[in-house]
Amino acid sequence: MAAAGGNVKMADVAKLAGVSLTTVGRVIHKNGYVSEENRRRVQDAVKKLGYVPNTLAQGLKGGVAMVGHILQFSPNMLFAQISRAVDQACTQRGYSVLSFTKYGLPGEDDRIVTEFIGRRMSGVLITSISKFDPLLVKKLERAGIPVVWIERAPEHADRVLLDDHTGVYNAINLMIQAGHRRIAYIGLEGGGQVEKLRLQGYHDALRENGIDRDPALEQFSKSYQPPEGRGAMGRLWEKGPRPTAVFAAADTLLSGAMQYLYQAGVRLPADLSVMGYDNTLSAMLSPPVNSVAIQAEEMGRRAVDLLLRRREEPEGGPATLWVGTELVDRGTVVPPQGP
Amino acid sequence: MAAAGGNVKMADVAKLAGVSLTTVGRVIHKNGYVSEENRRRVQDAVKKLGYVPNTLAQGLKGGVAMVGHILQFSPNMLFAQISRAVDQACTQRGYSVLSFTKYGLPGEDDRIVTEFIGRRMSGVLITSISKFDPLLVKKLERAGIPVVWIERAPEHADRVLLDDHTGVYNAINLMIQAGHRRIAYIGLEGGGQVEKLRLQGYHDALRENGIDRDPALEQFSKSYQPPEGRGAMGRLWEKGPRPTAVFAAADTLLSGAMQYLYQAGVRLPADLSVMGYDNTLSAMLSPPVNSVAIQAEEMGRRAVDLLLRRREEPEGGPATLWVGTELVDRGTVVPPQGP
DNA sequence: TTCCCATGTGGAACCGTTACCATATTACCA
DNA sequence: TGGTAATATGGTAACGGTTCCACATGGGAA
Repeated sequence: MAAAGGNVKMADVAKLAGVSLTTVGRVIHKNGYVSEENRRRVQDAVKKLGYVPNTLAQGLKGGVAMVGHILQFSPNMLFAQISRAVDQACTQRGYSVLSFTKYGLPGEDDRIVTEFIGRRMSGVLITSISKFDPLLVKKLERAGIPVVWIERAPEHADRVLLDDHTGVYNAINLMIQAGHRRIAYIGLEGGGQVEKLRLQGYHDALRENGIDRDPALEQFSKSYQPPEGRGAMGRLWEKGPRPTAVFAAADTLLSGAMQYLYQAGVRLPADLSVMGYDNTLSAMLSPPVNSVAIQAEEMGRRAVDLLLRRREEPEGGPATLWVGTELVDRGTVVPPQGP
Repeated sequence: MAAAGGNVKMADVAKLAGVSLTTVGRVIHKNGYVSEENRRRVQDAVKKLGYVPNTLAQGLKGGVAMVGHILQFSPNMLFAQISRAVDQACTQRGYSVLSFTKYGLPGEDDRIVTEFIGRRMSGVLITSISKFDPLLVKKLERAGIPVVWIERAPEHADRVLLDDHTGVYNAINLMIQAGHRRIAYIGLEGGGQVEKLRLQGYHDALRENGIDRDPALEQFSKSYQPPEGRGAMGRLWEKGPRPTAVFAAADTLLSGAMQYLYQAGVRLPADLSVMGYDNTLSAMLSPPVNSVAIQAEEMGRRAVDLLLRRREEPEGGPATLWVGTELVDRGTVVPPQGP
């Protein structure tokens, strides 16, 4: 019937309705004066032709409501969660999201930034990446595009971070309150601010409860992958005095640790209390284990809000917002066995 | 120094370099004749001003290389994998990806389609959704935007599906070859084509090996969530002659099943052979279990290629491409114990 | 009656880039 | 010496919308 396959434009609507472009614009944007008669004619024409305004043309004047999102490549579900949260927050505020995943290929960062500037994005979020070519970030900001970092970030930047210190602190405290004194920690070797915060939470919880640190109980892995957790657990279990509780700074590490324990015939939580972090896998392990959940939705919401706020008032020192965590108890922290 | 915060445009470059817009365009696109002298001046001006062409303005003529991606909301990592694969495939071909996740909110589909038409997208991919308002799909196609479905799809549409039948068939065969005859199947109740294919693979493998089906060994769940798998495993284990091997049509279901088995003290694989499907969790469970991996990269690649091909030649009947699977053996299928 | 304002409509410039056409200048060959 | 091609450059319509300005009406207040 009507409307060939091609692209319907405003002029087509105007012609069919027998009015000017201006009138069509007024009907679509519901502003200005339009007679009831013409309004109807235009609406009919729009429907009949399946007209949808060309966003590109609209954006030529004043730009388009679109937020860029740079993500670290990672198989971890945590990033998928944050990504989704950002997505929802943007959508709710009427912004679309253009995502780019960083795989670590050469020239990648440059390509992403060029793409964002070229599209005159409203703002850019950077998730779980603490190092992104500072020159390129400068380039974004010079082009008037605000940047907000999520979960990991350099100093002196607008950022939304996770209160990992308190998260781990509370987890360890739960174990201490259950009566544990020999609590092992499995975490990432070296690592950045995030890893330091988590370890610090462990140390502070011990110290405040008058428990001496035992270096033998701190095992560090090369990555967050399960086999690394398995190895770390092996080292903990094979030599001398064994812990009565194990905390892993990521669920993936704990999953590996539990593979070792399964093979060793250690029953959970009867023989050993365990707890993970980030709550991405914990509900799927055998048994389901305690963990600390990230408030991803809140991170997303606050990051987007900060970004949009910066658009309006670019001044003021960089803001750091801290988002809390939530302890999820699945009963894998119980009082220790007798000695 | 130079370049105020605002938006630098071609005219600014032209003015600084002392040439016309046309010459700037020629330098940027490396076509036409430009003197060495002018080329240098323009390149210097571009660099000094940090000029990046406005994609919106470019797109006004001829459209922008951008692919839309509609995803089903799901915590399952499988979709994250496919999403990433699509992402990579598009990027490699010079297309950006604009993703929208379907959460099931009212008016959502309409919003997404309008957004895509408004942006004059090059094409749209729909992943893991078998039902999307057909009127809206029509609307996309009427606007000249090709659509390709991934993983799930209606009949008579361009689509890239997973050969679930062979995937499950091979998995069950592995169990049979190990000597199992009482093989249980845990799958989704009802379900769509995908679920039917998987169950069919199970049935066909049994039949071709002369093993009678036993309805008591087929347990169906309301969803793919772990608790459902746990319940299904409970029903299998508590009554009637127990299976010697269990296949779950999704890793999440198997993870739940394994929680039951853990609690029941059943050792794997000594007491029971197990195998999952989709390979999203299997490497993280205790013990790591056999599963069937999805070739996500290939799905993404072929879907994007099909989409771009359709852009050039819209004619021809709808194509259905099947992507294979890969059996991942982690040693959890072993010969059954004596009776 | 005159003036003003609410109502209703259309024309045209502009957003930033590209594509096409027009115009020089120089060089080479017949 | 004129003709043609290669080299080099600029002007100017599109592209599809938005926005502002101009121009009609008609009714009510001064």
